[in-house]
Amino acid sequence: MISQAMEDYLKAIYKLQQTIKPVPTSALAEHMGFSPASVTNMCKKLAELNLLHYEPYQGVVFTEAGLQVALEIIRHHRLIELYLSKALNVPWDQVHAEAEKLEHVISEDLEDRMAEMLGDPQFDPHGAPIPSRNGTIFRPESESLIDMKAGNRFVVVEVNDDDSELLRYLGTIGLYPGTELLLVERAPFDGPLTLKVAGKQHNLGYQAAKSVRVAPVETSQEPS
Amino acid sequence: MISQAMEDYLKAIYKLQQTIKPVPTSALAEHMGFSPASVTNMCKKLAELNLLHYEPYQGVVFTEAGLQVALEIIRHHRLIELYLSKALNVPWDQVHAEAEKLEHVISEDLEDRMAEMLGDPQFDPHGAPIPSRNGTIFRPESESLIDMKAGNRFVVVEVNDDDSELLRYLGTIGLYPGTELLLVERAPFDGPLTLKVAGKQHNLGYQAAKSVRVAPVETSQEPS
DNA sequence: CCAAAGGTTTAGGTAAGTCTAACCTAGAGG
DNA sequence: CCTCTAGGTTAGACTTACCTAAACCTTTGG
Repeated sequence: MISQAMEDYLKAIYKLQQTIKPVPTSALAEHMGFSPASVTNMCKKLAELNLLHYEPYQGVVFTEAGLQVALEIIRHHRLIELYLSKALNVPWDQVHAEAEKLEHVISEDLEDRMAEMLGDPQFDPHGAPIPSRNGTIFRPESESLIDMKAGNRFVVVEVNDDDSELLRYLGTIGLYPGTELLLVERAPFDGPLTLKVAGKQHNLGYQAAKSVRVAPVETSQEPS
Repeated sequence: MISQAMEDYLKAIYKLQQTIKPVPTSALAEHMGFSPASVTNMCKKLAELNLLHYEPYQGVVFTEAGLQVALEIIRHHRLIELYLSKALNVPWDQVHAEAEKLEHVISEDLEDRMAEMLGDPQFDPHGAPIPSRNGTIFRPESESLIDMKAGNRFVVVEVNDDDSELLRYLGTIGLYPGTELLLVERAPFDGPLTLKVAGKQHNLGYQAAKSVRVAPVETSQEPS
């Protein structure tokens, strides 16, 4: 009933609707690399199945059912990523590609077993939150490193999982979720950022910095 | 290049060619539940790809390349079965269905990691041999329980993995690969067989007995 | 109120895998 | 050795699932 292509659309819609609601079909088309016509087509199908509310010229919004399906797939994806990383030592820059394929064929039973084995984890290896079995998800506050001011300390909360080259680089400088960093300085305009991680300085390109989400570190821990 | 459907054909051909060579297209059609026309069609495609030698009206035989592909898929399938069984405690009557889906999407890298984690195992949970990475396979001598005479002792070598109801029953009576049994008696014609397993007697239907492959137990261990 | 940006419709294409129905072939029995 | 039939093949068409290009329609903002 729900094809793999449909699942990919729902995942993309989930991602986009965190920024824009309703999601314009053009944004979807761009994100997925399909023509706008294809996207309109598929959106109508998904609306038929009551997974989306589709208003011509306005874009799409999830129905409750659609949101649940999307979260289920995302749960698959992120649990698989974490499982591969922890149980089979797959490097964190490879788990995304593997999970892309596995998420569509894994059974709920298998997923439950993996979740149990991992102790019902909250986050995947890139810091993205794993939706719970009943479809709730909690995303911690974070901001893109690109918007931060030099001279402050941050913790890495989450990084983009789909650029494996970037992940490999971040790995070499030790920039994982939970890692602390100091934003030393920012070159003007779209220039690179200079970071200090574990005592060593590194440069991070402007584009790369967009993919790193951080939270400010509390330097003093006095409560109010 | 090689689609999932093709992989399924190659698997089926591998199974059948253990009994008949060359494999008649009609046998394949019956085994897979497709029309003879569809099978002829696909066999021609696979021959195009140099995976099969196809002689019209005679049937198909693997090329070396085709055999390697078939063994690779079978290795995927059986390693996955064993992995699910050992690492995630999936019951042995369910692993086949899961493996059917996963075998088509798993990467070589992941497979290697699973194999390593399992210590390069020789057999899957049903006793079927796992082809080695370089495509060699060793199947121990065994005969179907259906052909054995009453009054003798046997070890279970292998059982069919695709009948999950049967597997569940065999599980309840403790009949796994490696288990010893005594064939107490056989009802005439196509009647059930009476077995003694771990001191308890059980009946096994005629059809079920076909799926159980055994080897005779050496009662005396004096060498010649 | 109108233009252009954005979105939709229509019509059409491709690819993979399947089937039906008509036809051919091999080989066994008369 | 010929013929009949079971088995196998061919041709053609269908389905499903997805995609596109190009023409057309709508919305929105100046």
